[in-house]
Amino acid sequence: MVSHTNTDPIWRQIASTLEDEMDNGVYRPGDQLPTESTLAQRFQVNRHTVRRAMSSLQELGRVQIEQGRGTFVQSELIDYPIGERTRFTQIINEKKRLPAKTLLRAEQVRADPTVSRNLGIRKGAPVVLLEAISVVDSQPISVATHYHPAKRFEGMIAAFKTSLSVTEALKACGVDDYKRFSTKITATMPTRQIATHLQQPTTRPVLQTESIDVDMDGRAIEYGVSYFASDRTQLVVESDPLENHSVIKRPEDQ
Amino acid sequence: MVSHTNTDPIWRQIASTLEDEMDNGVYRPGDQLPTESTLAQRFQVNRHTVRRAMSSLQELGRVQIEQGRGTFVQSELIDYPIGERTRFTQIINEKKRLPAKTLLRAEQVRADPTVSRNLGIRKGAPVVLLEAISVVDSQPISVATHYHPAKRFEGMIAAFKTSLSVTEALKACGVDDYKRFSTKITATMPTRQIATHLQQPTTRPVLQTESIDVDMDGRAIEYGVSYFASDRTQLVVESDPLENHSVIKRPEDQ
DNA sequence: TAGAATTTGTTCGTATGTATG
DNA sequence: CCATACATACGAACAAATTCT
Repeated sequence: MVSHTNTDPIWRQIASTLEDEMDNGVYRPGDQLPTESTLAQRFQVNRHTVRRAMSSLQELGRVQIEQGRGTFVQSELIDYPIGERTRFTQIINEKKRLPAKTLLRAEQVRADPTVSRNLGIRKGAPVVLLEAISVVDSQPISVATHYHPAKRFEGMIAAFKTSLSVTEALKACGVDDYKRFSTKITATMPTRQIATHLQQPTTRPVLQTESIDVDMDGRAIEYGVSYFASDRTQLVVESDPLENHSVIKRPEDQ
Repeated sequence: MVSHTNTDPIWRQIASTLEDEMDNGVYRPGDQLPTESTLAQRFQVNRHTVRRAMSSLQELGRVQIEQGRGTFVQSELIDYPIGERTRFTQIINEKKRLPAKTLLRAEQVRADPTVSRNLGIRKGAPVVLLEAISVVDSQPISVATHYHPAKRFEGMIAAFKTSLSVTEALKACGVDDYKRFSTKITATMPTRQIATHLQQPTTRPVLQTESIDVDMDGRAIEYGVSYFASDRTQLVVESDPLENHSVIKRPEDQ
């Protein structure tokens, strides 16, 4: 129960109480919380006080408030590992969840300065552009644009359309294996279009990653820009001692 | 001035002109550009035409457009590498920039469930809490809270107060070397307090990282939660730290 | 705290030039 | 030469977000 003698404001006490209950499984991810009026009755406070608490929980990303529908406990974060072997379908399968992709665009375009720099090809050179939404358990988690040098990956469009997998499409073009060279991560607010694709409000931030994949000879085969729904995704960087020592030279480890 | 006889469309000429001016210091990183109306007057075109140019500059990552506020030159992003050896002072020094820290809190507290789980100690066990702002060239980059098991790191508070460096303070406690075990990355909106510390508006997202550091025997020695100003910082995960790759989408860094 | 002023965002409509078939 | 499609450019009005008084 809330206390008026406590130094904490009442709305904060309510927020903490609800947070505890979410932590302890009273309310589970995806559940609808009781209505504001119900909670107001329970805590013996005005509905405005409950609203203040809810608002703070939303800021913390713990709940999602939807006008006319209700308030819902934020669904659990999906860990998305970033490392040398970053492959969507495989990652999600290993978590025993259901991966899927929705193709948005697949066409050949000319490399703008950014793409040309990251793929190490000349400006205006033809590149294959693939844009797709990554879905886990029917929830969109990211929307990504991939660029591949068209000279080497002319068949990508057809291959991706049939397999809906970058890894498979690359294999069809003769790339048996590849690895992530670098990943740059920033946080931005989504455009309306991206928010729509991710089925999230424009008021929640997204994680933007820019990545470069290379083949085993070190040649760039893909440059990609992805936007992750940060409410549902968490990027994870883990060090793997085995891989580091056997594959990568790290002077500081010697 | 723009030319109607030029083969390039007017909006592209305007974008190029503004890009040149940003490159030449007419507008510096963080500056507010003239309003769309002002630029429309200057170039003697309709506001739509200026907007088309602005939109292209935003796609290139050169400006940030904020409804109701204005358009601002993108400040230079500091690459912050995430890897086995993630050490603030060293990282910034290597970039020939000036690192600094501001201590906010240094005290001994009891481990809450999250801290105890991540440090692998029992709930309520004493831990050393350090909260500090990381500053580069007098601009705040991140605000971080570090937790260390008090049993082993009693001297951390005093050591950190004198050195203002986690690495140095750990060394004073007998840890000669350590490495990053894992880093989890999400994007959130900052609380007012964090926004104040980072000197940024509450409307711009922050990158939140949760990290665990271990000593060379694999025992957890630190659990940390950091908030990075995403407008000034870009987290970078590279598979080969030797190879220095050009920054993506930030032409000014070439 | 309420409202005015400022600035970007959106949606109409209109007109013109260019490439294609 | 014509029809169509598309990109470019201008004008006006209003919506939405922010800042300032």
